[in-house]
Amino acid sequence: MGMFTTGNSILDDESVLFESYTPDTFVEREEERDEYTHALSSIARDVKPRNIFVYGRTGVGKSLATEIILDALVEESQEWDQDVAVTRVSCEGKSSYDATISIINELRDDGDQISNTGYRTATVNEMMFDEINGIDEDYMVLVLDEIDKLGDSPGLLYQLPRARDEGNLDDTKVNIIGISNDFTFREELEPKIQSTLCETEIRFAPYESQELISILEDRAEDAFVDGVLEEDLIPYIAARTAQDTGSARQAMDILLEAGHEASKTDAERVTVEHAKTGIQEVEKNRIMNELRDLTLQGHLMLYAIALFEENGTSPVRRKEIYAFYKKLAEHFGYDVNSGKTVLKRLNELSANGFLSLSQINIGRQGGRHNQYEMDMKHERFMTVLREEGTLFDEDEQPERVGKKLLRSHLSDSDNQDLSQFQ
DNA sequence: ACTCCACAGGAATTGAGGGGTG
DNA sequence: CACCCCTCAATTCCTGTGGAGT
Repeated sequence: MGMFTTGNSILDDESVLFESYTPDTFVEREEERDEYTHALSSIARDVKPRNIFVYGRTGVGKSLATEIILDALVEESQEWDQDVAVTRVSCEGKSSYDATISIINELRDDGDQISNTGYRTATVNEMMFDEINGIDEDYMVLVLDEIDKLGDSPGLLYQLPRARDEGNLDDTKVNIIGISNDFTFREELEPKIQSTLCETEIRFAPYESQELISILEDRAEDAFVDGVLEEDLIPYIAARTAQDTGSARQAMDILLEAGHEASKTDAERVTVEHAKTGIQEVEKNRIMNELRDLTLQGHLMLYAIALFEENGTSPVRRKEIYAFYKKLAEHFGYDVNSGKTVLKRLNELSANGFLSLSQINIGRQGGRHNQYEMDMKHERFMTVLREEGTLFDEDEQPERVGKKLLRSHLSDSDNQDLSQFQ
Protein backbone atom coordinates (compact mmCIF):
# COMPACT_ATOMS: atom_id res chain seq x y z
CA MET A 1 0.00 0.00 0.00
CA GLY A 2 1.38 3.39 -0.97
CA MET A 3 1.70 6.26 1.37
CA PHE A 4 -1.05 8.31 -0.19
CA THR A 5 -3.66 5.76 -1.09
CA THR A 6 -6.84 7.08 -2.59
CA GLY A 7 -8.99 4.03 -2.02
CA ASN A 8 -9.47 4.64 1.69
CA SER A 9 -12.21 2.50 3.11
CA ILE A 10 -12.91 4.90 5.99
CA LEU A 11 -12.37 8.47 4.89
CA ASP A 12 -14.05 9.77 1.80
CA ASP A 13 -13.22 13.47 1.71
CA GLU A 14 -11.55 14.53 4.91
CA SER A 15 -11.12 18.13 3.80
CA VAL A 16 -14.73 18.67 4.80
CA LEU A 17 -13.51 18.58 8.39
CA PHE A 18 -10.63 21.02 7.89
CA GLU A 19 -10.71 24.48 9.33
CA SER A 20 -10.34 25.95 5.87
CA TYR A 21 -13.53 24.32 4.63
CA THR A 22 -16.54 26.57 4.30
CA PRO A 23 -19.80 24.71 4.04
CA ASP A 24 -22.53 26.34 1.96
CA THR A 25 -25.23 25.37 4.38
CA PHE A 26 -25.23 26.21 8.03
CA VAL A 27 -26.73 23.89 10.56
CA GLU A 28 -27.85 25.24 13.93
CA ARG A 29 -27.42 28.79 15.25
CA GLU A 30 -30.67 29.97 13.72
CA GLU A 31 -31.49 32.55 16.35
CA GLU A 32 -28.11 34.19 16.18
CA ARG A 33 -28.18 34.25 12.40
CA ASP A 34 -31.61 35.88 12.36
CA GLU A 35 -30.47 38.51 14.78
CA TYR A 36 -27.41 39.14 12.69
CA THR A 37 -29.26 39.38 9.40
CA HIS A 38 -31.83 41.62 10.94
CA ALA A 39 -29.18 43.98 12.24
CA LEU A 40 -27.87 44.52 8.73
CA SER A 41 -31.19 44.61 6.94
CA SER A 42 -31.70 48.34 7.34
CA ILE A 43 -29.44 48.79 4.32
CA ALA A 44 -32.46 47.77 2.26
CA ARG A 45 -34.15 50.97 3.43
CA ASP A 46 -30.94 52.92 2.82
CA VAL A 47 -30.34 53.39 6.53
CA LYS A 48 -26.90 52.79 7.98
CA PRO A 49 -27.03 49.76 10.24
CA ARG A 50 -25.87 50.02 13.80
CA ASN A 51 -22.43 48.72 14.60
CA ILE A 52 -22.38 45.13 15.66
CA PHE A 53 -20.38 43.42 18.34
CA VAL A 54 -20.30 39.64 18.10
CA TYR A 55 -18.90 37.55 20.88
CA GLY A 56 -18.53 33.93 21.82
CA ARG A 57 -15.73 31.40 22.31
CA THR A 58 -13.69 30.02 19.45
CA GLY A 59 -15.42 27.44 17.33
CA VAL A 60 -18.99 28.46 18.07
CA GLY A 61 -19.73 29.63 14.54
CA LYS A 62 -19.06 33.37 14.73
CA SER A 63 -16.74 33.65 11.77
CA LEU A 64 -18.66 31.22 9.61
CA ALA A 65 -21.97 32.94 10.31
CA THR A 66 -20.38 36.28 9.49
CA GLU A 67 -18.97 35.02 6.24
CA ILE A 68 -22.20 33.44 5.07
CA ILE A 69 -24.36 36.36 6.11
CA LEU A 70 -22.12 38.94 4.50
CA ASP A 71 -21.94 36.96 1.26
CA ALA A 72 -25.71 36.91 1.22
CA LEU A 73 -25.81 40.60 2.02
CA VAL A 74 -23.58 41.54 -0.89
CA GLU A 75 -25.76 39.52 -3.21
CA GLU A 76 -29.13 40.65 -1.93
CA SER A 77 -28.16 44.27 -1.71
CA GLN A 78 -28.19 44.36 -5.48
CA GLU A 79 -31.91 43.79 -5.37
CA TRP A 80 -32.27 46.72 -3.01
CA ASP A 81 -30.23 48.87 -5.35
CA GLN A 82 -27.44 49.39 -2.85
CA ASP A 83 -23.78 48.50 -3.26
CA VAL A 84 -22.05 47.01 -0.28
CA ALA A 85 -18.30 46.53 0.08
CA VAL A 86 -17.05 44.08 2.67
CA THR A 87 -13.59 44.27 4.16
CA ARG A 88 -12.42 41.74 6.66
CA VAL A 89 -9.30 42.10 8.79
CA SER A 90 -8.02 39.85 11.52
CA CYS A 91 -6.57 41.74 14.45
CA GLU A 92 -4.79 38.79 15.95
CA GLY A 93 -1.36 39.72 17.18
CA LYS A 94 -1.57 43.19 15.72
CA SER A 95 -1.31 46.63 17.20
CA SER A 96 -3.75 49.31 16.14
CA TYR A 97 -1.08 50.54 13.81
CA ASP A 98 -0.66 47.13 12.15
CA ALA A 99 -4.39 46.63 11.89
CA THR A 100 -4.82 50.01 10.23
CA ILE A 101 -2.23 49.05 7.67
CA SER A 102 -4.01 45.75 7.09
CA ILE A 103 -7.19 47.66 6.35
CA ILE A 104 -5.40 49.91 3.88
CA ASN A 105 -3.80 46.96 2.11
CA GLU A 106 -7.10 45.11 2.06
CA LEU A 107 -8.64 48.07 0.23
CA ARG A 108 -5.75 48.64 -2.15
CA ASP A 109 -4.74 46.71 -5.26
CA ASP A 110 -2.10 44.05 -4.98
CA GLY A 111 0.47 46.17 -6.73
CA ASP A 112 -0.07 49.12 -4.45
CA GLN A 113 0.46 47.69 -0.97
CA ILE A 114 2.26 49.60 1.73
CA SER A 115 4.81 48.25 4.19
CA ASN A 116 4.06 47.44 7.81
CA THR A 117 6.48 49.94 9.17
CA GLY A 118 7.95 53.31 8.51
CA TYR A 119 4.99 55.64 8.35
CA ARG A 120 3.93 57.76 11.23
CA THR A 121 0.60 56.95 12.83
CA ALA A 122 -1.10 60.09 11.61
CA THR A 123 -0.10 59.30 8.03
CA VAL A 124 -1.42 55.78 8.28
CA ASN A 125 -4.75 56.95 9.66
CA GLU A 126 -5.07 59.51 6.91
CA MET A 127 -4.32 56.86 4.29
CA MET A 128 -7.00 54.63 5.74
CA PHE A 129 -9.66 57.31 5.59
CA ASP A 130 -8.61 58.21 2.06
CA GLU A 131 -9.04 54.60 1.01
CA ILE A 132 -12.39 54.28 2.67
CA ASN A 133 -13.61 57.52 1.15
CA GLY A 134 -12.31 56.38 -2.19
CA ILE A 135 -14.43 53.27 -2.53
CA ASP A 136 -17.33 53.31 -4.95
CA GLU A 137 -19.92 51.46 -2.93
CA ASP A 138 -22.57 53.19 -0.85
CA TYR A 139 -21.97 51.06 2.19
CA MET A 140 -18.91 49.46 3.64
CA VAL A 141 -18.94 46.72 6.21
CA LEU A 142 -15.66 46.48 8.05
CA VAL A 143 -15.20 43.23 9.92
CA LEU A 144 -12.61 43.30 12.68
CA ASP A 145 -12.07 39.68 13.58
CA GLU A 146 -10.40 38.75 16.87
CA ILE A 147 -10.82 42.32 17.96
CA ASP A 148 -9.93 41.40 21.54
CA LYS A 149 -6.45 40.41 20.41
CA LEU A 150 -5.68 43.93 19.34
CA GLY A 151 -2.52 44.82 21.24
CA ASP A 152 -3.32 48.36 22.30
CA SER A 153 -7.00 49.07 22.47
CA PRO A 154 -7.51 52.81 22.03
CA GLY A 155 -5.98 53.79 18.68
CA LEU A 156 -7.98 52.20 15.92
CA LEU A 157 -11.07 51.54 17.97
CA TYR A 158 -11.13 55.12 19.04
CA GLN A 159 -10.68 56.47 15.53
CA LEU A 160 -13.09 54.39 13.57
CA PRO A 161 -16.47 54.70 15.21
CA ARG A 162 -16.04 58.41 15.64
CA ALA A 163 -14.57 59.13 12.25
CA ARG A 164 -17.84 60.38 10.85
CA ASP A 165 -18.33 62.94 13.58
CA GLU A 166 -14.80 64.17 13.18
CA GLY A 167 -15.33 64.76 9.51
CA ASN A 168 -12.84 62.16 8.34
CA LEU A 169 -15.43 60.22 6.42
CA ASP A 170 -17.73 61.58 3.84
CA ASP A 171 -20.21 59.68 1.72
CA THR A 172 -19.35 56.12 2.48
CA LYS A 173 -21.36 54.69 5.30
CA VAL A 174 -19.06 52.52 7.33
CA ASN A 175 -20.46 49.82 9.50
CA ILE A 176 -18.23 48.01 11.93
CA ILE A 177 -18.59 44.42 12.97
CA GLY A 178 -16.28 43.50 15.82
CA ILE A 179 -15.80 39.83 16.57
CA SER A 180 -14.39 38.83 19.93
CA ASN A 181 -13.62 35.58 21.70
CA ASP A 182 -13.44 37.25 25.02
CA PHE A 183 -16.58 38.14 26.94
CA THR A 184 -14.82 40.59 29.19
CA PHE A 185 -13.37 42.60 26.33
CA ARG A 186 -16.49 44.69 25.96
CA GLU A 187 -16.51 45.76 29.58
CA GLU A 188 -12.90 46.84 29.48
CA LEU A 189 -13.52 49.31 26.68
CA GLU A 190 -13.83 52.97 27.44
CA PRO A 191 -17.50 53.88 27.73
CA LYS A 192 -17.32 56.12 24.67
CA ILE A 193 -15.88 53.40 22.49
CA GLN A 194 -18.15 50.79 23.98
CA SER A 195 -21.32 52.66 23.16
CA THR A 196 -20.39 53.26 19.55
CA LEU A 197 -18.83 49.89 18.84
CA CYS A 198 -21.39 47.76 20.61
CA GLU A 199 -24.64 49.28 19.43
CA THR A 200 -25.97 45.83 18.71
CA GLU A 201 -24.62 42.80 20.49
CA ILE A 202 -24.91 39.23 19.35
CA ARG A 203 -23.81 36.46 21.63
CA PHE A 204 -22.94 33.01 20.37
CA ALA A 205 -23.25 30.50 23.19
CA PRO A 206 -21.07 27.39 23.28
CA TYR A 207 -22.62 24.52 21.37
CA GLU A 208 -24.57 22.00 23.31
CA SER A 209 -24.22 18.31 22.81
CA GLN A 210 -27.29 18.01 20.63
CA GLU A 211 -26.19 20.83 18.35
CA LEU A 212 -22.75 19.33 17.98
CA ILE A 213 -24.36 16.07 16.97
CA SER A 214 -26.20 17.70 14.08
CA ILE A 215 -23.09 19.53 12.94
CA LEU A 216 -20.93 16.44 13.09
CA GLU A 217 -23.52 14.34 11.31
CA ASP A 218 -23.80 16.91 8.59
CA ARG A 219 -20.06 16.98 7.95
CA ALA A 220 -19.50 13.29 8.50
CA GLU A 221 -21.82 12.48 5.67
CA ASP A 222 -19.37 13.93 3.18
CA ALA A 223 -16.18 13.21 5.07
CA PHE A 224 -16.61 9.50 5.70
CA VAL A 225 -17.61 6.49 3.68
CA ASP A 226 -21.21 5.55 4.45
CA GLY A 227 -21.79 3.36 7.46
CA VAL A 228 -18.25 3.28 8.85
CA LEU A 229 -19.00 5.30 11.96
CA GLU A 230 -19.96 3.33 15.01
CA GLU A 231 -23.38 4.33 16.33
CA ASP A 232 -22.09 5.88 19.57
CA LEU A 233 -19.17 7.70 18.05
CA ILE A 234 -20.66 11.08 17.22
CA PRO A 235 -22.74 11.32 20.42
CA TYR A 236 -19.62 10.47 22.40
CA ILE A 237 -17.49 13.14 20.74
CA ALA A 238 -20.32 15.65 21.04
CA ALA A 239 -20.78 14.98 24.74
CA ARG A 240 -17.09 15.21 25.53
CA THR A 241 -16.66 18.41 23.54
CA ALA A 242 -19.78 20.05 24.96
CA GLN A 243 -18.40 19.51 28.44
CA ASP A 244 -15.02 20.88 27.52
CA THR A 245 -15.26 23.88 25.20
CA GLY A 246 -18.47 23.57 23.22
CA SER A 247 -16.43 24.26 20.10
CA ALA A 248 -17.48 22.73 16.81
CA ARG A 249 -13.92 23.18 15.60
CA GLN A 250 -12.64 20.99 18.40
CA ALA A 251 -15.32 18.38 17.82
CA MET A 252 -14.47 18.17 14.13
CA ASP A 253 -10.78 17.90 14.87
CA ILE A 254 -11.47 15.00 17.18
CA LEU A 255 -13.66 13.29 14.61
CA LEU A 256 -10.97 13.69 12.00
CA GLU A 257 -8.26 12.32 14.29
CA ALA A 258 -10.50 9.40 15.18
CA GLY A 259 -10.86 8.71 11.46
CA HIS A 260 -7.12 8.84 10.96
CA GLU A 261 -6.57 6.51 13.86
CA ALA A 262 -9.06 4.03 12.42
CA SER A 263 -7.49 4.08 8.96
CA LYS A 264 -4.02 3.80 10.39
CA THR A 265 -4.93 0.62 12.22
CA ASP A 266 -6.90 -0.72 9.25
CA ALA A 267 -10.04 -0.90 11.32
CA GLU A 268 -13.33 -1.45 9.55
CA ARG A 269 -15.26 1.07 11.57
CA VAL A 270 -14.47 4.17 13.58
CA THR A 271 -15.16 3.49 17.25
CA VAL A 272 -15.32 5.32 20.54
CA GLU A 273 -11.88 3.95 21.31
CA HIS A 274 -10.56 5.73 18.24
CA ALA A 275 -12.22 8.89 19.47
CA LYS A 276 -10.44 8.62 22.79
CA THR A 277 -7.13 8.49 20.95
CA GLY A 278 -8.38 11.38 18.85
CA ILE A 279 -9.02 13.49 21.91
CA GLN A 280 -5.48 12.93 23.12
CA GLU A 281 -4.09 13.68 19.71
CA VAL A 282 -6.00 16.95 19.47
CA GLU A 283 -4.77 17.98 22.89
CA LYS A 284 -1.22 17.17 21.88
CA ASN A 285 -1.53 19.20 18.70
CA ARG A 286 -2.88 22.11 20.65
CA ILE A 287 0.12 22.08 22.94
CA MET A 288 2.45 21.70 20.01
CA ASN A 289 0.98 24.64 18.17
CA GLU A 290 1.14 26.87 21.16
CA LEU A 291 4.63 25.72 21.93
CA ARG A 292 5.70 26.60 18.44
CA ASP A 293 4.69 30.19 19.04
CA LEU A 294 6.88 30.48 22.10
CA THR A 295 10.40 31.75 22.03
CA LEU A 296 13.34 29.56 22.84
CA GLN A 297 13.60 31.23 26.23
CA GLY A 298 10.02 30.16 26.91
CA HIS A 299 10.92 26.57 26.06
CA LEU A 300 13.85 26.71 28.45
CA MET A 301 11.62 27.90 31.25
CA LEU A 302 9.00 25.25 30.70
CA TYR A 303 11.73 22.66 30.51
CA ALA A 304 13.12 23.78 33.86
CA ILE A 305 9.70 23.52 35.46
CA ALA A 306 8.97 20.15 33.85
CA LEU A 307 12.15 18.83 35.42
CA PHE A 308 11.21 20.08 38.86
CA GLU A 309 7.86 18.46 38.35
CA GLU A 310 9.41 15.17 37.37
CA ASN A 311 11.57 15.36 40.44
CA GLY A 312 8.44 15.68 42.56
CA THR A 313 9.23 19.18 43.83
CA SER A 314 5.99 20.30 42.32
CA PRO A 315 5.07 23.98 42.72
CA VAL A 316 8.32 25.90 42.48
CA ARG A 317 8.89 29.50 43.33
CA ARG A 318 10.29 31.88 40.83
CA LYS A 319 13.61 32.27 42.58
CA GLU A 320 14.34 28.58 42.30
CA ILE A 321 13.14 28.34 38.76
CA TYR A 322 15.41 31.23 37.93
CA ALA A 323 18.48 29.71 39.51
CA PHE A 324 18.00 26.48 37.63
CA TYR A 325 16.96 28.18 34.41
CA LYS A 326 20.23 30.10 34.53
CA LYS A 327 22.21 26.87 34.63
CA LEU A 328 20.18 25.40 31.80
CA ALA A 329 20.69 28.48 29.65
CA GLU A 330 24.43 28.38 30.30
CA HIS A 331 24.54 24.68 29.61
CA PHE A 332 22.82 25.05 26.25
CA GLY A 333 24.73 28.20 25.44
CA TYR A 334 21.85 30.68 25.33
CA ASP A 335 21.52 34.16 26.76
CA VAL A 336 20.62 34.39 30.42
CA ASN A 337 17.78 36.83 30.95
CA SER A 338 17.23 38.91 34.03
CA GLY A 339 14.95 37.88 36.85
CA LYS A 340 12.33 40.39 35.83
CA THR A 341 12.18 39.08 32.28
CA VAL A 342 11.81 35.56 33.55
CA LEU A 343 8.99 36.65 35.84
CA LYS A 344 7.25 38.32 32.95
CA ARG A 345 7.59 35.26 30.80
CA LEU A 346 6.39 32.91 33.52
CA ASN A 347 3.31 35.04 33.88
CA GLU A 348 2.74 34.91 30.15
CA LEU A 349 3.05 31.16 30.22
CA SER A 350 0.47 31.09 32.99
CA ALA A 351 -1.88 33.24 30.96
CA ASN A 352 -1.51 30.88 28.01
CA GLY A 353 -2.45 27.93 30.14
CA PHE A 354 0.93 26.20 30.17
CA LEU A 355 1.53 26.92 33.83
CA SER A 356 -0.61 27.65 36.79
CA LEU A 357 0.37 30.35 39.19
CA SER A 358 -0.37 30.63 42.86
CA GLN A 359 0.61 33.45 45.16
CA ILE A 360 2.02 32.48 48.50
CA ASN A 361 2.51 34.70 51.48
CA ILE A 362 4.24 33.52 54.61
CA GLY A 363 4.16 36.86 56.35
CA ARG A 364 7.07 38.39 58.16
CA GLN A 365 9.38 35.47 57.59
CA GLY A 366 9.18 35.47 53.87
CA GLY A 367 6.79 38.00 52.44
CA ARG A 368 4.99 37.28 49.23
CA HIS A 369 6.06 35.23 46.24
CA ASN A 370 4.69 33.33 43.27
CA GLN A 371 4.72 29.61 42.73
CA TYR A 372 4.37 27.88 39.41
CA GLU A 373 3.54 24.40 38.28
CA MET A 374 2.81 22.84 34.93
CA ASP A 375 -0.76 22.81 33.79
CA MET A 376 -0.21 19.74 31.65
CA LYS A 377 1.47 16.41 32.10
CA HIS A 378 5.21 16.94 32.07
CA GLU A 379 5.67 13.68 30.13
CA ARG A 380 3.59 15.11 27.33
CA PHE A 381 5.53 18.31 27.34
CA MET A 382 8.81 16.40 27.11
CA THR A 383 7.56 14.46 24.09
CA VAL A 384 6.51 17.63 22.34
CA LEU A 385 9.78 19.30 23.23
CA ARG A 386 11.75 16.50 21.63
CA GLU A 387 9.58 16.44 18.52
CA GLU A 388 9.70 20.19 18.24
CA GLY A 389 13.48 20.11 18.15
CA THR A 390 14.38 23.54 19.48
CA LEU A 391 16.45 22.36 22.41
CA PHE A 392 16.93 18.73 21.48
CA ASP A 393 17.34 16.52 18.47
CA GLU A 394 14.85 13.76 17.79
CA ASP A 395 17.14 11.08 19.17
CA GLU A 396 17.98 12.80 22.43
CA GLN A 397 16.10 12.33 25.64
CA PRO A 398 15.25 15.58 27.41
CA GLU A 399 14.33 13.70 30.57
CA ARG A 400 17.67 12.01 30.93
CA VAL A 401 19.78 15.07 30.16
CA GLY A 402 17.68 17.19 32.47
CA LYS A 403 17.66 14.83 35.40
CA LYS A 404 21.41 14.96 35.56
CA LEU A 405 21.47 18.74 35.34
CA LEU A 406 18.84 19.14 38.02
CA ARG A 407 20.62 16.78 40.35
CA SER A 408 23.90 18.61 40.07
CA HIS A 409 22.11 21.93 40.44
CA LEU A 410 20.38 20.87 43.62
CA SER A 411 23.57 19.54 45.12
CA ASP A 412 25.59 22.73 44.58
CA SER A 413 22.81 25.05 45.64
CA ASP A 414 22.12 23.58 49.03
CA ASN A 415 25.07 21.45 49.97
CA GLN A 416 24.72 22.46 53.59
CA ASP A 417 21.31 20.82 53.78
CA LEU A 418 22.47 17.92 51.73
CA SER A 419 25.57 17.24 53.86
CA GLN A 420 23.51 16.05 56.78
CA PHE A 421 22.19 13.21 54.64
CA GLN A 422 25.58 12.01 53.55
C1' DA B 1 -3.53 47.17 64.95
C1' DC B 2 0.79 47.42 63.45
C1' DT B 3 5.11 45.72 61.43
C1' DC B 4 7.95 44.16 58.14
C1' DC B 5 9.52 40.68 54.88
C1' DA B 6 10.62 39.45 50.14
C1' DC B 7 9.04 39.84 46.50
C1' DA B 8 5.47 41.35 42.64
C1' DG B 9 4.48 44.21 39.04
C1' DG B 10 4.23 48.93 36.90
C1' DA B 11 6.89 52.70 34.53
C1' DA B 12 10.37 54.37 32.05
C1' DT B 13 14.19 53.45 29.09
C1' DT B 14 17.30 51.38 25.81
C1' DG B 15 18.97 49.36 21.68
C1' DA B 16 18.48 46.60 17.66
C1' DG B 17 15.69 45.86 13.55
C1' DG B 18 12.18 46.89 10.40
C1' DG B 19 11.41 50.61 7.02
C1' DG B 20 9.73 55.25 5.63
C1' DT B 21 10.69 60.53 3.36
C1' DG B 22 13.02 64.28 0.90
C1' DC C 1 22.39 60.35 1.98
C1' DA C 2 20.64 62.03 6.73
C1' DC C 3 16.98 61.81 9.58
C1' DC C 4 12.54 60.06 11.27
C1' DC C 5 8.94 56.60 12.74
C1' DC C 6 7.08 52.15 14.86
C1' DT C 7 7.95 47.67 17.27
C1' DC C 8 9.65 44.46 20.37
C1' DA C 9 12.52 42.16 23.80
C1' DA C 10 14.70 43.12 27.70
C1' DT C 11 16.72 46.00 31.54
C1' DT C 12 16.73 48.93 35.59
C1' DC C 13 14.36 51.48 39.00
C1' DC C 14 11.01 51.89 42.20
C1' DT C 15 6.65 51.74 44.59
C1' DG C 16 3.02 48.50 46.33
C1' DT C 17 1.27 44.77 49.10
C1' DG C 18 -0.79 40.39 51.80
C1' DG C 19 -0.70 38.42 55.92
C1' DA C 20 2.05 35.81 60.00
C1' DG C 21 4.24 37.46 63.95
C1' DT C 22 4.21 40.72 67.52
